[in-house]
Amino acid sequence: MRSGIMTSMAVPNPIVDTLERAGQRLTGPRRAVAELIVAREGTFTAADLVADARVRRLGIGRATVFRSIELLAGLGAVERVDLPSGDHAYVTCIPAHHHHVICARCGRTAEIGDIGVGTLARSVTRLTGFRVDEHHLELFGLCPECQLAEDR
Amino acid sequence: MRSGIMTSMAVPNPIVDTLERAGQRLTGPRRAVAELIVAREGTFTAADLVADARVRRLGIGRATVFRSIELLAGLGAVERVDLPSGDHAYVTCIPAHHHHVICARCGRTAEIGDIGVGTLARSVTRLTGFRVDEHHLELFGLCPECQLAEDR
DNA sequence: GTTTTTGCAAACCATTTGCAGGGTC
DNA sequence: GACCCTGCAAATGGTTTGCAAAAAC
Repeated sequence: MRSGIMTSMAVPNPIVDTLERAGQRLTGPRRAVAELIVAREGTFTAADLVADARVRRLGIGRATVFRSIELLAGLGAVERVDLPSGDHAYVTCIPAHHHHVICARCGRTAEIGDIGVGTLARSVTRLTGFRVDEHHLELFGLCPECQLAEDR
Repeated sequence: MRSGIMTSMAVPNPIVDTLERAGQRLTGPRRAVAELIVAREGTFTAADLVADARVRRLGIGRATVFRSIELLAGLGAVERVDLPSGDHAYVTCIPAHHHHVICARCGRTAEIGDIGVGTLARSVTRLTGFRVDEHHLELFGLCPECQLAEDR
């Protein structure tokens, strides 16, 4: 795959779009990080991106990768998830209320809309008296492909 | 060695029970950590316990605190939760399938049984084809007390 | 008595920060 | 041209590890 670093106007990059829409500066390094993220399917860690950048010899420093991820997380373009392993990873996502299912084998993810967690939160309030303001739901399992692979 | 300090055989400690049941060695430091955990209401971090131990002048090292927490997490006596702040904290819990609501203000928690996340997982499978094996649900909000405090 | 656990300190590793130079708007 | 962003390297802070002494079974 080519990435030509950042000349591909042809390939639409939703993350770059998010940056533009938010009025953030579209710098070379940010575009590059955006490309790296889009090039990855599934979850990725900061270290993954640093490694990717290194392999492709983009001269991007660790700090910039971390700062870009932070920026994107703030904009809701990526979301931090805590893997069962304890690692911090990120997933790209459309900025809307939703959740992810994460494949424990390949890291691929699927987005799912608000599947009734709100209702669930309401019943928690009824049961405990706690007011629920926020929630994190992460589902882990196997994607269809990896289920097949497992059966072999 | 036995930590003096908290010799209360009278106070039943569910965490100590868990250790015994699991056939783990009941060492002084482990008991002490168990006591510290029980003494805390709500979430706590490894650093909290280290500080507590220090204040009470139990001669317990950082490493031991981390190792004990790890052990207890493996046994399901405590569970790791990732706070919205990004910190890693732990909550004590009864080893059964359940979730927690965490007060964002005081850290107090309430346990809740399986409130239909299973059903929810099933519908995710239907929608995405992912097999769901595991899930993390954390709810954050305000406990009854802190709601009152806020209104003031 | 054998095996496991502990405390200490050093090692690690991921993430953050200070700062001078360079890029973006 | 002003201000923001970047890279580098050093600092940070949480967590882990190696090892000899001590405790548990």
